[in-house]
Amino acid sequence: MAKTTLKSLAAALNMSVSTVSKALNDSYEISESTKQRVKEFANKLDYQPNVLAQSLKTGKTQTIGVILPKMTSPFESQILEGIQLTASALQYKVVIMSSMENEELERIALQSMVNKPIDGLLFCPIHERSNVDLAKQILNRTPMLIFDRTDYPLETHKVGVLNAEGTFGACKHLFEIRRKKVAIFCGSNQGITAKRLAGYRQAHQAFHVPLQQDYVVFCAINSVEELHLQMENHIVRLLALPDPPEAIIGSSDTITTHLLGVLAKLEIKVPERIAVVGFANTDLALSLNPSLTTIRQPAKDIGAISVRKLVETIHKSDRSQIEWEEINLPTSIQLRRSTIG
Amino acid sequence: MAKTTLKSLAAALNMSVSTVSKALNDSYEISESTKQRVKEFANKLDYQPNVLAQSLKTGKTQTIGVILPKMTSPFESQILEGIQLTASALQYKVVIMSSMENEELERIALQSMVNKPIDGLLFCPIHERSNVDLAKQILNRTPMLIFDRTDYPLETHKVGVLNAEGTFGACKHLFEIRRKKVAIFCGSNQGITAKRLAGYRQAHQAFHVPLQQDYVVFCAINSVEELHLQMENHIVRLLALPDPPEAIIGSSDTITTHLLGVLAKLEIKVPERIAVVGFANTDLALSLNPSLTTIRQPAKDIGAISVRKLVETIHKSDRSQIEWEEINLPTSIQLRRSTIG
DNA sequence: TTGTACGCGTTATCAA
DNA sequence: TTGATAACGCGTACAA
Repeated sequence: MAKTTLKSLAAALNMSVSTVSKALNDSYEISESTKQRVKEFANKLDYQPNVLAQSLKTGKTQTIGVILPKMTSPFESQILEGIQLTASALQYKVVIMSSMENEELERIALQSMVNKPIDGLLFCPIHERSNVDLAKQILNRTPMLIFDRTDYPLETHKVGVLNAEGTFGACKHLFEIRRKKVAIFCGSNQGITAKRLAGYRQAHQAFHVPLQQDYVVFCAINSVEELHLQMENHIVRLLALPDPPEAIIGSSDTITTHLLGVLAKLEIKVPERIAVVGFANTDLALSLNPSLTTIRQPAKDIGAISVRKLVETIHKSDRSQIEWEEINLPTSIQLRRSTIG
Repeated sequence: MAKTTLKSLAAALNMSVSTVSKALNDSYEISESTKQRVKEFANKLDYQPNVLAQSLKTGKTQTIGVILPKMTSPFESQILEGIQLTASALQYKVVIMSSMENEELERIALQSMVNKPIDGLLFCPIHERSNVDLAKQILNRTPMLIFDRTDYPLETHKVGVLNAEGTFGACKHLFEIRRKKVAIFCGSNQGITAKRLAGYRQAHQAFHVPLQQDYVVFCAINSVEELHLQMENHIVRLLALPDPPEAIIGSSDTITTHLLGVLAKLEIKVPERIAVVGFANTDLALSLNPSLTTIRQPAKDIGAISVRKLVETIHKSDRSQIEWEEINLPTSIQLRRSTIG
């Protein structure tokens, strides 16, 4: 059977195409009676408008693109879910692309989004200098919003979290339970890490706790094995210090969870010898042994708000007049046994 | 500035639209010299064909839809990543919708996919009877493939895992390390659970280990709190049996991880008192304390193969002649300290 | 080798 | 209140 189109409907109803179109779109120019007749008939034939043709005509696709570094970590996938649910609610489809933390793949993803039928783009860059020129070009053609890694030189809306505040809170908590010697394990050297580190420093200043440079540790996350090895070396080194730390903050999901694994392997008692608190967005934190004190990021909200802001921008006719906002959401801290025994 | 289109190019080059179109598409009818000229000019003006118009014309959108129950679990998000990467490699875009394990949302997602510009659909139903009629309708219009939850009455390609084999292997391992009394904790009562349970039974038969009905436990996963409570009760009950189990198999990601949490809370030594092995697709298994013996599903492969099979189907002109395959991938088992100390 | 003309399925303008 | 017609941007059979 041939597909029912406006044309076939019109033919069958002995009306013109435009009449049918208007009737289905509830135009004020059409009489109630014909509207009724057309709609019923269309329904019976299960008429589905061709979205492609509609978009071609109207210039709107009701689709937003999403580019993010990966989607297998809890944090990222929660963001994605937030994006998806909110977009659905607003009648938008979501096209995703993953850059896999790879600059070249990110370039391809961006390129492929340019000439794709999307009304707007949500972009989480892999770092603050990756593909900036290309992104700027795209911004000229399409509304765009930066999320999570907001340290990106693009004049547009941005949605992320209060990173410094997160580590500040973690330090505060540790200081309060009398753990003044706090190390911090950082991952790849991004803007986010810098901010979390800043929070760590601010807390030390605010609570008059001396800062020890030795306690700030960077690990490269190339492979799980290498990460474990690096961490192991660092921990051994730290514990051999004359003044070993009594607590460690993990500055990212990945760092934190692997940190616990390494500590377990070295049979270092948590929290007796070392308390641990870290950024982590997984329910699994509760099931860890010991259960993990976490700094949780409002991932779903990041996704939801990003979509809303983007759609808002899409609907604004005159984009040159928009005042770009940077929205930073608060983190929250869950106290569990890895710090409070 | 106006967008460059075929028309604007043609005007600027003093050629007809069709010539330009053919030149850009490397038609044999066009001379090398003009091709060159056109392409260079198009490049200079950064011409991007309007995908919408192309699709409208050709009937192909280079887009596949994906509907899955949720995307925040490691297993699902790994599948999604596999889908996305393979689709990208094959020049397909990916539109996602999440049904959130909710039949009504699934219906909406399916509905919205019908009249959307997609060339094919990857579908993971929430259970074996949800929205079957609607799915059948869609299958009539669009190539479709069922993944993961393949127990779904639709005649089409299906891609999943050898579920029975997974639990069979787990039992075998436990039996080999002399743990003959093995309980199994199951989640919601789906086809997959049934198969995993079947593998459990088969293993008992194959290795002549008597089956104890008491050892088969079902938990409802409504909320984390409730799940924990249920599990706690079951574990207490099991340990009070005259013949308490020496090992527990977790039949899903969620079940397994929470199981460990509850055991930790009850201060039951793993693996000394109870060995634990479970389905789990997270690297975190390594960081758990004790590190967790897991049955791992090839999530990325499921995604990749699903896409390939679907695209294959899309390219076949005569879909009535296709022999539908059910592809079931093997699981693998990672031995760690939760069983082997 | 190039150009003309039409159609894909809509919406929108304007005339009837 | 309805209908003819043009356009959106592209591909393609056919004519030149």
